[in-house]
Amino acid sequence: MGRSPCCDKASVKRGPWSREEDAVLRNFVQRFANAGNWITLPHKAGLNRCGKSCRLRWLNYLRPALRHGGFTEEEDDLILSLYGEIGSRWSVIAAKLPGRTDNDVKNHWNTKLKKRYLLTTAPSTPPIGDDNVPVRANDSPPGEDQSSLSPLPPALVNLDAALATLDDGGELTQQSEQLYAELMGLIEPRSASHTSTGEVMSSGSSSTPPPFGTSPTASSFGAGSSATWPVDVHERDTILWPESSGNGMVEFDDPCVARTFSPASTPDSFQDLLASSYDEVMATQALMYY
DNA sequence: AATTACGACAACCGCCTCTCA
DNA sequence: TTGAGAGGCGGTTGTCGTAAT
Repeated sequence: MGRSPCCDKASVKRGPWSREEDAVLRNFVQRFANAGNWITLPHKAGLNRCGKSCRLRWLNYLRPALRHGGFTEEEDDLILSLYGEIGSRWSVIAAKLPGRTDNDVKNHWNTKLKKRYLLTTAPSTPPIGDDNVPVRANDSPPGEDQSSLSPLPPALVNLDAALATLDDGGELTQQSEQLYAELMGLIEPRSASHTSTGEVMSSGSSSTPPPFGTSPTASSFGAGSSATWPVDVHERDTILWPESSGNGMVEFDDPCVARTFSPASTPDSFQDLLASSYDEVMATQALMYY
């Protein structure tokens, strides 16, 4: 009895992610935004990881526009205030903090704010627990403001991935390349419109397979019940999925991402893709440092 | 220099909810 | 209506770096 595990824990790798795995996951998610779900992703990407682990890694670490550490006083105050109101609804609290994940907020709370909270809060006023306030993640306002996400140039987001993959020549990358080639023959052009916020406006039938994961979590994007996500596109990445053209063309105004998705510039191999991305990353970086 | 304690955070676990056939 | 599959979420554990002894 009981539910079946999402993966065979004995045969999948666990523990810290390597740069190579990060690179494979990041490029796969960014490339095959709507090609399946998290459970099948590891197989398709050539990653020997649990699908849930892939999802968590992407959401908490690899997603663009994330900020790690360095919580400001304002953020601390907001967390303390919200905790007093709704308790440990980390996803809801994180939704109020642009670029923060629920895991980040939770860790920050456990290591720093918890003590501060206990010192400043009288014992007679315990935090409102889960049973007291029926607040759910989906209760956050739909279409919550995402414009305040601190934008990180996609080129820079891809930098370490490109660097990590370019000099590895590892087996994992080769495997991923092979699977990528297989996948290219498996994916049909989608008919869907993506908004600039990454939301997908499906125009297909309801039988369209769900994309990787659902919304990136209510946590940092307040996507609510938006059933689609996967590529975390912040507003500077204009994504177009023209339904009329029918050629599957995807356009971005970021050169690096555009290269990644545009069939017109389909590289000969996964390595070529990363190499070309790397060139543009370096060029972008050079401009930024001037 | 070696050992211990502690903080920070990444990752895992397992239950719950949602979706869809 | 129901059950299986998949994602969401909060709690917990593991790991690593660093300060203290």
